[in-house]
Amino acid sequence: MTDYNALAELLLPNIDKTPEYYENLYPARNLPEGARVVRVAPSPTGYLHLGTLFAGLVNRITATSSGGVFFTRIEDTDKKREIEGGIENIIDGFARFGITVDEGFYSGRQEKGDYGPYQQSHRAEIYQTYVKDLIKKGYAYPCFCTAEELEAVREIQEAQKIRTGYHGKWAKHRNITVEEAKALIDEGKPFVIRLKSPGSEENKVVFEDGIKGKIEMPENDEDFVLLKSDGIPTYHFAHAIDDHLMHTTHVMRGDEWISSVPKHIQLFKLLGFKVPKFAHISPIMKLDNGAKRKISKRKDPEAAVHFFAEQGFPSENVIEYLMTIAASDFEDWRRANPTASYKDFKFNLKKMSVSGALFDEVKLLDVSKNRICLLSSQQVYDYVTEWAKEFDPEFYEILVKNPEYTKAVFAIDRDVPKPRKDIAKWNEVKDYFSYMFDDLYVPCFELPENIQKADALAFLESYKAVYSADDDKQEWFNKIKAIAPTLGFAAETKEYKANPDAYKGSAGDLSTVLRLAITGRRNTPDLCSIMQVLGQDEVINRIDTILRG
RNA sequence: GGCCCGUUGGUCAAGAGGCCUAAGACACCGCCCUUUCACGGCGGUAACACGAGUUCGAAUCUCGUACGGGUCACCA
Repeated sequence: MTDYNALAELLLPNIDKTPEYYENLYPARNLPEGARVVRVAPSPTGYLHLGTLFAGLVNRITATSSGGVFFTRIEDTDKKREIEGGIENIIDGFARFGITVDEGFYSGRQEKGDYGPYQQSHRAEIYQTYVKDLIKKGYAYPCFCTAEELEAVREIQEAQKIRTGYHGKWAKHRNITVEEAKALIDEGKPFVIRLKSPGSEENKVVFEDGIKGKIEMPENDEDFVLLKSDGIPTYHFAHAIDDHLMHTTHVMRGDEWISSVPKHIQLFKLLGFKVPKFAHISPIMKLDNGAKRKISKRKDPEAAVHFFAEQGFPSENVIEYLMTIAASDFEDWRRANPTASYKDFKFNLKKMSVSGALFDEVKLLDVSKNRICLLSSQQVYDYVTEWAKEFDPEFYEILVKNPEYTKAVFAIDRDVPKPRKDIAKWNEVKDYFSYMFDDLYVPCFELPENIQKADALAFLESYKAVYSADDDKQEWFNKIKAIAPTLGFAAETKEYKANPDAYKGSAGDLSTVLRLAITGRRNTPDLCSIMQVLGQDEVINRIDTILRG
């Protein structure tokens, strides 16, 4: 009969606290009925990933909707994969997207809250305390197998076509004695601590997933690793301890975790913890050569959230798009509440898609357009200059040269009851308004086929003589209409349509000529406004340039 | 391969046995409005993966097949 207490002392001699100590240190939260305590637990292995942002958003909105708590926890138990600045990348990324944090890391490396530390590498002693307790109870034991030994076992299992893994009779050190363990330790052999799983493949474990519904799986019988040889826990163990001590009520994470739920449930029960509710979020997918696959950090630029910043998507518009994926009833709500903050939306997990949604940039563009058209010219000015300062310094200089002028440009078709929906992201602005800035304007006078160059030039000549920058819209167009008949064009579109053979075209065609002369484009916002902003001199100047050929 | 999960138009999706002759949004096309460019309005193309079963009745329940996804580490 193994002396488990002796084994525990042998393995973790420096641990003198007990689970009770921590239970008392982190008492239950005082929250109203129905409040959900949720978290996002990223590992600092790279930049902020779209999937992580998505998970963060879903958790944040769940906490907000229920009057609960949202916290961040850094899962840095794998030192090999950790990168410099990894924590800041993710935490500051959340902040940039307006995902506020109630507890845990909230900016750079700053953390707050009563249930910390919120970084797993700083919680080693806590995990070890619980592991020691498990060993004493005979639920955990040391394993001295090397990677090579484990690999050899796996090969045998594969050759025999049986389930691979460290379980049942394959669990070599399951019944190791204190003496055997001591001898191996004295030899300097490294070891891990494994769970002595009481489970059986024959039994079923059933749980209700908040998103996917009822799921039934075989019980875990794998003696998986709790503590790695460096004394740091694996994800599974840290998850159980932390979410218990931090009193998480709902574990909402990527659905790649579904298959390990039996392990987690087993751990919670063995440790005497209340099992939290689980909700597994489907990944955002991407179409690759006709095949759907999870969006990948390595292959897809849009997987890195930085991609959106570079393109000039306002971060809240990316969130807006993510909300449409997260909740199937969000768009309806948005139509009814066009100016409300998405945070006021009542989020319901049941409305989340069970299968993974394809990332749709075209839809993102549309969502973003619909939000940007609601902004004032001042807001657009602030956004665009902020973006350009970082990503297009040359354009930035042009924009700030004369702020009032630039704002007047953005006000065209914007500060009106029915604003134009044209800009979806800030990197489109430069090209879209290039003709409004001397430094960017390139004259171009390619007429449509139905207009003769001689007529166009004759029109410009006449128009130049009567044009005034003070004209209001009606006056402005009346002048075009007045010239039309003198050149054989119809003043009214209807007249032309009724009798197309009698005219060369309509006043509308002449507007196109003018637009071309002034902007070099066939498509622009309201021409009259453009000419007013440009000013009399510049307009005459541009017409002259065309007339001179 | 084992174990899970999924499959409604090109995309996101509504849908919980009769209300489905299957909603809405994006994209696309057409028409209307219009001084241009847009906005907007109206309309259109387009889907229940397949096969059995249960039922008076199935997109909805069951089983099977196919396809897609996830997972099987001292990574999270």
